[in-house]
Amino acid sequence: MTTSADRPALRADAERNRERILATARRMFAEHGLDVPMEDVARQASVGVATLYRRFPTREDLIAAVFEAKMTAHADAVTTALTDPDSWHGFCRYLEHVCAMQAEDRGFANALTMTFPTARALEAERDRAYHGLVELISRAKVAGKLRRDFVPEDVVMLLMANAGVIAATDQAAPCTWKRLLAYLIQAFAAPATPPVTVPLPDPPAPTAMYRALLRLRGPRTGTAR
Amino acid sequence: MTTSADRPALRADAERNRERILATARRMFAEHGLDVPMEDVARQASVGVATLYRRFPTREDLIAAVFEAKMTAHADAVTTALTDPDSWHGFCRYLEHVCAMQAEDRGFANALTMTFPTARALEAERDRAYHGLVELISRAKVAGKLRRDFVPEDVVMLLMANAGVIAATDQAAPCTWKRLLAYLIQAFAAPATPPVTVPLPDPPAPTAMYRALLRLRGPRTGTAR
DNA sequence: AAACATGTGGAGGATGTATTCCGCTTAGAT
DNA sequence: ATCTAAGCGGAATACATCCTCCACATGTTT
Repeated sequence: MTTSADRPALRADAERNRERILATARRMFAEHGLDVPMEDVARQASVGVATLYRRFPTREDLIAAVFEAKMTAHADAVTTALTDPDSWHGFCRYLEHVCAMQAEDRGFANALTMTFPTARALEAERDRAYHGLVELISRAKVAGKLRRDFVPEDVVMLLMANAGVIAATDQAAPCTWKRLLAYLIQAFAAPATPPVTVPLPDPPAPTAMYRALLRLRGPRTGTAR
Repeated sequence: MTTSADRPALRADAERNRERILATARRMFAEHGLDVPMEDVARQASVGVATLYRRFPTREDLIAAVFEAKMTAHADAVTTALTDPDSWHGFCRYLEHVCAMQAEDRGFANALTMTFPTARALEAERDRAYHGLVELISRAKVAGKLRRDFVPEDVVMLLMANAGVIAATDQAAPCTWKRLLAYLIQAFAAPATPPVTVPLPDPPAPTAMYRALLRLRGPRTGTAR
C-alpha cells in the first residue's frame, strides 16, 4: 500500500498548496456541506481559484480526494467490527461509528450516500466496506441476534435517514440522530424472549426541535435534482 | 369557515392567473422540490415573473399558499386518527399517511419539517396537527401499545429521516421509505409478550439502491445552511 | 364608449458562482 | 548565476437566478 497515489509528482511548493487545499476543503465540507463555493475554498486556502482548478478540475475530484481517507476509516470500522467476537455487538458499534461520522461531518454524511464512479480509490474503499458489511450481517444473523429479513441495503437506508435528521437538526438539536439510531437498532434486532425495550437517548427538547424547524432555507446539501 | 382568505379581492383575470400560478407551483414543488426557480414557475404558468412576484412577494409566501391545503389535510389526518377506537392503530395509520404525503410531494416533505412563522394559516394548521398528535400519543400510551418514553418530537424526527430517505431514493427506489417506517413503527411499539417481529415491506433491490447512490448532484432540497 | 384603477410582461440591474485565460513568478536543474 | 518548465493569481467571461421597474393593456364601472 502506498501512502500517496501515483500521480505525476508535483513541485514541492505545488504539493504544499495541494495539501493546504485539501485540508481547507476537508474543514469546509465538514462544516458547511458539499456545496461550498470553490472560490471560498481557494480563498481560505490562500491560493488562487486557478490553482484549485488545476489540481482538482471538478468538484467531484475535490470531494473524492478529501474523503478518501474517511472512506478508508469507514471501511476499517467494518473490518474492526468483524473482529468483535460478538457479531451483533460489533454490528451495533459499527452503526454507531458510521452515524457519528456523519454527524461530525456534513459533507461526509452526503458523500457516504452518493457514488463517484470515476473516483477509483474511494469507490474501492466503499466496496471493501460493503463486502465486510455483508459478512458482518451474515454473522449477526447466524448468531441469532439480527432479524433474518435484514438486508445490507437497510444500512444504506439508515445512512440516508440519518443524513436527513442531521441536516435538519445539526444546528439546533445535534444529538437527535442518536435517538433515531437507537430506535432502528432495536427494530433490527431479532425478537428476544423476554421482550425488551432498549433505553433511548434523551429526546431533543421541544424548543430545540422547534428551532430545528426554523432552520433557514439556503444552500442545500446532497440531494437529487 | 370561508373558502377564500380575506385578501383584497382581485380582478377576475388576476384571480385566474393567481390560481394558475398556484396550480403550477403545486405541481413543480411536488416534482422538483422547493427550490424551483421563480422564473420557471412563471413561465410554466404562462405569466410574467412580475405577476408572480406581485401575488407572492417572497418564495415563502408562495410555498405557504401552495401547501396550506396539504397542511390542512395533514391536520385532518390526525383528527381522523383520533376517531379510531384503537388508538395505536390510528397512530400507525397516521404515520403511514403523513409519510406517504411526503413521498408523493418532495416539496411537502421539506415544508413539513420547516416552519414559516409569517404564514399564519399554515402554522395554525401545524399547531392543530401537533396538539392532536399529543393527544393521540397520550392515548396510545394509555392503551399500552406505545412505549412510554415516546415523545411527540420523535414524530418530527421520523419526518426528517423520511425526508432524507425520500430525497435519496425517490428516483431509483421509491418505496424504500415504507421499509424505514415499518422498522420505526416496530421500535415505537411497547414491548409485547410474546415478542413479535413485524413483517417488513420488500427491501429495495441492491441495483436500485446503487442507482440511488448515483443520483446527480444538483439543485438541492430543504436543508440548513 | 370613456375613464381609470388594476393588472401585465419582459427587459435589465444586482448578485453569486463556475470556469478559463494569460502574463508574471519561482523552484530546481545545470 | 542562469534558464526554463512548472506553477501561480486574479481578472475576465459565462451563466443562473433574483427581483424591480415601467410602458402598455384590459376589466370594470359609469
